[in-house]
Amino acid sequence: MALDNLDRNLLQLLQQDCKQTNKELSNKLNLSVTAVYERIKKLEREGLISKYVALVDKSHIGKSFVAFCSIKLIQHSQDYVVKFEKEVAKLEEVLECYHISGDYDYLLKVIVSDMEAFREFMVKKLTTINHIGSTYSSFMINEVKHTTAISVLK
Amino acid sequence: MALDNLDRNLLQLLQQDCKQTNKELSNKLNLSVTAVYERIKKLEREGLISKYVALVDKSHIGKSFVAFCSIKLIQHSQDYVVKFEKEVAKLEEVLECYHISGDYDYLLKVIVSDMEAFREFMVKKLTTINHIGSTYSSFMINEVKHTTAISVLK
DNA sequence: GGTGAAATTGACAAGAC
DNA sequence: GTCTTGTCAATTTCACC
Repeated sequence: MALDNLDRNLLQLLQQDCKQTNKELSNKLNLSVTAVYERIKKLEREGLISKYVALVDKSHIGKSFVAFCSIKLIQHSQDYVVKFEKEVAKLEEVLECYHISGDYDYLLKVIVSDMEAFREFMVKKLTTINHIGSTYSSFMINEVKHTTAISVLK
Repeated sequence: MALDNLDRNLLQLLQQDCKQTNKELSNKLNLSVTAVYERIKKLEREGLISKYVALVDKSHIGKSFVAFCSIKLIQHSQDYVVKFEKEVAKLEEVLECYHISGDYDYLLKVIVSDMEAFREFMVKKLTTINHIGSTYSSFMINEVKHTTAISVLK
């Protein structure tokens, strides 16, 4: 699907704030309300916009302890990999999980309330998943940047 | 701020889809439309809901190459750290940047179109920031899980 | 805290350019 | 592909429990 500059600008605006009215958007883009409406519907239909979500402030709900867990599997047979990925995806503490290249097989972003909760998570949840070889965890000291907005500008 | 179960459920719902109408939410929560409205406004005022955003599908805009860059600084004086963080935060390819414990000082999540674009990013942008000691990059092979929704349930 | 009805405003559809 | 008009459904306010 080909995006023109209006589509790109529209996507940037919606990634910053999706609760803006079409009228506000139409002013910013110098377009009519209907044109904005049609373009948004098109972007949704084509799957460019996957969903609209509310972002919750971690610190306000006492979940400001963030850990990054690097994980090596013992073996890499199809079975092991599929099983591991399925189990990990189920854990609510795991917000992100990536299969990656390099020294470790997986990188996880884990959010809990504090170190004690992290210990619980490791002992009772993560390491009870079979096939895990070794892990390496590092903890967030400070969040320098965190955005969900991907630049779509040319 | 104290959250009751209705607030928690509301937050869960809004983190999944913030474009639901208050009527839909009121049905799911067995509450009146106005009550839902007032609770949402309260959550926004208190800063629990930090923003509403549209999520864009990486693959649809040709930005499916994800890299994780671990970075060590040469020195850790206040000046160096502040300068580095400021420069990194400016880079549009960097969606996330965390100051972390462990072998490296920072962990970056970088999104570009392909390996060539990543090379460009490293050579022309990242490594031109002063005070960087060593870096270690690993690449995403597969995204197993990626959610923005933090569990707020008790 | 909560509701339900009234006022306001935005979303959406139809037709013309 | 965009604009104008008209309708309907949403948000928001208010009076009251």
